[in-house]
Amino acid sequence: MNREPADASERQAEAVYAFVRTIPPGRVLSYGEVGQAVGVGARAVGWALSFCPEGVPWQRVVGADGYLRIAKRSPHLKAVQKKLLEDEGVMLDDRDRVERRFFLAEEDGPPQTTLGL
DNA sequence: CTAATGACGCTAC
DNA sequence: CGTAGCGCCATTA
Repeated sequence: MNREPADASERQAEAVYAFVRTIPPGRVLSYGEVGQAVGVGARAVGWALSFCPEGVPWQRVVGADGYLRIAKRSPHLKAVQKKLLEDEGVMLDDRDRVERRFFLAEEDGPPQTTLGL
């Protein structure tokens, strides 16, 4: 499970964590976006997040299409991620995928319920 | 070094 | 919308 990365890659993993920590609540990013930001492949991002430490909002990282790619490997974590996202105000459709407007890269911000839900 | 796998991404069918 | 193929970075056999 928890693969311990080589010293060199560990440094990259930290870069991923640092970037993920900058993701504001109610917003999400795709593995590809994060990878492009830190300069690593999308797969490397998922790999790094596979052993991410506490304090890292890994739930804010979803597939480029909005799907929770983790669901395939860990349905349990998928439920956790969905729960955490919804708790931050991110809404998912019936297919358990985050809507495009919740992506940080999208100019159009979140619906801003403002209703306090 | 090559092959296979993984919280990926995109294109093609 | 679904699956399949190739490319991608990093790890492991």
